[in-house]
Amino acid sequence: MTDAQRSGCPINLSLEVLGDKWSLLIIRDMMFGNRRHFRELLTKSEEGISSNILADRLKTLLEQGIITREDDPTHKQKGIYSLTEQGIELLPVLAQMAAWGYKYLPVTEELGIRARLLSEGGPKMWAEFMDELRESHLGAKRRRRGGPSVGERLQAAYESVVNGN
Amino acid sequence: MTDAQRSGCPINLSLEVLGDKWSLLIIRDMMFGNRRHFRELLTKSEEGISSNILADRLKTLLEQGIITREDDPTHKQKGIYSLTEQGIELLPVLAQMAAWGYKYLPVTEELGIRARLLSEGGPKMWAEFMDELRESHLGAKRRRRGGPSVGERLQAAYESVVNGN
DNA sequence: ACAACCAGTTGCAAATCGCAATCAGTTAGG
DNA sequence: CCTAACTGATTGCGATTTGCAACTGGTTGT
Repeated sequence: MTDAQRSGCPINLSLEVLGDKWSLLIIRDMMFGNRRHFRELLTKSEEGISSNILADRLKTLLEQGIITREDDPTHKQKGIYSLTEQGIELLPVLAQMAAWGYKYLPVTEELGIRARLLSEGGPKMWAEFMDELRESHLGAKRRRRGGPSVGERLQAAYESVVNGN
Repeated sequence: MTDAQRSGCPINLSLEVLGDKWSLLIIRDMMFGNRRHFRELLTKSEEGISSNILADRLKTLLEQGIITREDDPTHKQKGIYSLTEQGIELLPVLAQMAAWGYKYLPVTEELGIRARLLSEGGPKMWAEFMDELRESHLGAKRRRRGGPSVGERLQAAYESVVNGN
């Protein structure tokens, strides 16, 4: 990992960290799929990342302070990966990217439903979801709201499509 | 350009098109730097893209419908690259990415000022800027507003920082 | 004891990247 | 005209990154 530093432009610096085909997918799976272990990220993703790439990206994301790793008390070899606040704040980036992809690219119905809901929900829903992530990844206390969480609503919508309404 | 199609997820599909270190920088320069010719994109960027990569990315962006190319009437070899509506709608993605980079990465003051203004301006300012881009890239008529345009304001702020207030 | 599971690592071929040199056509100046 | 500078690229080549498969060393459940 050599720090290139091509320029001090915020977009360029972001791309130097996240500008590849896998890093944001890992973040996506941690956010929306609740994948927290190496094996979950490796096998339960749509795209099929290979283990060496996954190991390399997790290392980079750790170094960049986007995720953290702690030992799983139930298994000496397992690690639990969590998003940091910095990582959680990538949600708006992913949400905008998902909205753009949903609008212009050949998205399948099952995998597009989350993007549609998140786009329709707008920044207010994003903020609510980020609060939920702060609870599950940072252990932060969250002001409870009535009804199902954003995460639950997204998951329910996905399953609804898969099971044919 | 093989169409991989790893999955129909909107985030994945977006990354298959834009997930590299240069594509979004080219879009950035077309949006904020008003670069419209090959040579401008090649030489007037902070990061120094090489000509073969630039040619390849422009080709891909053309194929994807994110930009268009037309002949420059003043020079038989020159082409004018323009953003399509699809390309213009990448602005929110870039804006969120810039805001994140501005907050968490070692951004220089000169190159960060645009990100700060755009972040503070929020979606309303983005929409206004996108309307300006529709005018300059698509030839669309725009409802004129009083005062300087968003593009002018961003440029003025940048120069103000460079010249030491 | 043994099979399944865990987080990675290694080896290697293929693809991509980055740099410099080069190309052929176009334009401006003398 | 003639030439020099400029146009959008293309080519060659070494270095890096990727993708795949096999493998490692350790842990857990039966």
